[in-house]
Amino acid sequence: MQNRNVTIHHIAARLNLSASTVSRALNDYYRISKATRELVKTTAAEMNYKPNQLATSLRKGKGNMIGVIIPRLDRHFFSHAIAGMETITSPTDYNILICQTNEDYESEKQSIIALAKNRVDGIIISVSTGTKQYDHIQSIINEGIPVVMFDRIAPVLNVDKVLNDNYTGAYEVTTHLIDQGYRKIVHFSGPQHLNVYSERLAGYKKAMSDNGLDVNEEMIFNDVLTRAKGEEAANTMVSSGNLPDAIFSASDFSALGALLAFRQNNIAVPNKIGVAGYANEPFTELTEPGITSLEQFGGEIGKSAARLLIERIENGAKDEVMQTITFRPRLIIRSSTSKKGIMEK
Amino acid sequence: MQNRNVTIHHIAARLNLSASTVSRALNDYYRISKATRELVKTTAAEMNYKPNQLATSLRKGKGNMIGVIIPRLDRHFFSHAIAGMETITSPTDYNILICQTNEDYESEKQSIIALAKNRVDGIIISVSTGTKQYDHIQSIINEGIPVVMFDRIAPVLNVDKVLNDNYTGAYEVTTHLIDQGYRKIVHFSGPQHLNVYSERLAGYKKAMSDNGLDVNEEMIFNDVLTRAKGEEAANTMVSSGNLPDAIFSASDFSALGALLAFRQNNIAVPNKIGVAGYANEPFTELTEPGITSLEQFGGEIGKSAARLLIERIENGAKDEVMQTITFRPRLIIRSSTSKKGIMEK
DNA sequence: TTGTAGGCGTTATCAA
DNA sequence: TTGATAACGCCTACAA
Repeated sequence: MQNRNVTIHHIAARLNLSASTVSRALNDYYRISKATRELVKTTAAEMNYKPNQLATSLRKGKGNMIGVIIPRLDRHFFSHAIAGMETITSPTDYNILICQTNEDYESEKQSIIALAKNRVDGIIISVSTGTKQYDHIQSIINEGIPVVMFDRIAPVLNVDKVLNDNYTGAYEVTTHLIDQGYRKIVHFSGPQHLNVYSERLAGYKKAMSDNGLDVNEEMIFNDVLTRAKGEEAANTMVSSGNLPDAIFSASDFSALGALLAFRQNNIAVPNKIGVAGYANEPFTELTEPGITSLEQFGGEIGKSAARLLIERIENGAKDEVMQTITFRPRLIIRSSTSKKGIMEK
Repeated sequence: MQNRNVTIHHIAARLNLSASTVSRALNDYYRISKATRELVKTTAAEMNYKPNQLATSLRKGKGNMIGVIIPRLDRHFFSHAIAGMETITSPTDYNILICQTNEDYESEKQSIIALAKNRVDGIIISVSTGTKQYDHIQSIINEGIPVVMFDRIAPVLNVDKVLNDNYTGAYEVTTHLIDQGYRKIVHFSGPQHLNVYSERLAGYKKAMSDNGLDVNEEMIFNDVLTRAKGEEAANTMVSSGNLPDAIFSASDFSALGALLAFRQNNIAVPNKIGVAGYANEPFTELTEPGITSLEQFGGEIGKSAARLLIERIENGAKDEVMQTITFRPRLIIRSSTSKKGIMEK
């Protein structure tokens, strides 16, 4: 254990220079003799000097830190979004501070406070299921901290946004189901205060009505997003003897649950019933049959969010006009809906 | 946009107090009048004061920040490890700064430097595949920053460690394969400089020799960890006509690749050939047949790592004796190895 | 080209 | 119980 704290003063003392000269040399300040600069730099390296980012940030009023708040790390979409953000930030001086809320509002609120205390330069957020009000987010916006929302957003907030086109995705998959000959198609949905679920529901309804198919309330299952809930819902259908032609689930997990339940009850997918999910979780490709789903390009969305935020941080809110970037998901057709025998290759 | 920067001085001015009194009131310093304390606190809340963590950290020489460096976020084991760490830190004042290396040594080095600059109080790390030397880690240890390694560790470093018992896990699954009647069992392995792969290889070899079975070099496949590599290896076996009885892969992904390749070639798993993986990725349960694997309890390992680190941060390195905590993985037997018909329930 | 001085927001020490 | 002062490490006018 040698030197937890080498400062510019130590370097200055060693070289009989002032701390400011050292600082300038290290930061390639424009008027400094080449000799001094090199001397300082090699000495700093020798002494294993590491600038104290805390002090720099305090002094500059800017920490080169971006806070990211997401519901869960272990989701295909979110983990790829983070990877995307990192590809943007890693060539820069920005670091990313990740907070996971586990879908809990209180945790989300605490994360925001923690990020604010740490004086992050900006925040990228996708809200949790438990979040039904946005005061905590509005509050940091009011403090002048740039915010970019992605995927699960709050329409009322005036911030930059990066979205998935859930409406179109849902419309496409529903249309696909209809094309395959399914008529009575039910929908597994989630909390309607989250845009992603209300938009998917709307896209589903529109596709149905555009094709002259009725949708009644009994065809819409709320809060069926997990594997367990999907299984439960499917089992209920089976035991009631009232099977629909197909299920379009807003979640791959509940689609999986339903698929497994049908398999256990010897109900053939896709021939007897079709099953489609959303988000293209890795497992959708591996089940038997594979589950039709929508790929959301998390990586691209993460990149866009990071770019927007950095732009906003560096150019200030000069430009009060906020942007919304929307990505169109891609329908991935697999066997679980291929009644006509159009199989995935 | 109101007040990006309310400081204790603003509060002090408003109340005709000194900044130190405000500071003491906010921090529940023991000798302060109840009246002032309450007054200060309500005023601070009114003014939407948020302590500047940067300043506090600089002053205290401690940032309440823990750095976590992992190869990838999108792995079952690592995402659960992080969730485990968060359950430990979230009731405390510690925040977690996550860095993903994407298995790249340079990125790992940069992450460590960034964390050091940000004066994290300690670092939890699992090294990347690309890491073959540990100077960068030794260097921060030398600076007195507590380090805890987990899963993929460097045996030479004198730090606290939290491990998976890869040797026993590999021994158990190999023994299981032998019990099922498989004799010629090959092994898909990874870079031997990573403890996890060399230990799994060792456990495999020991189980084989304990059962009087030979292992020659041709039975050990190096660098077969991805789905693509697994498929490739399996296809080579098929086309050469030289099939083993079973494959024990150190990675679920290459096990998956092999499984799919066999399926495509109409080679029956588990009857013609058995397949087992490692890490119990979610998909192992969902393939047809399900893939036998080893669950590693990432959550518990993350918790232990976080506990050890916080302990070390707060009690200093007073106690120079380092701990190693080892978790025994659990063998999850699924259909891909159940030749005898002992199916998963 | 380099040095001096002051301050970023906080807390700890000393004095009142 | 409270206030004045200095310092954490760095950067940046201003001065030399």
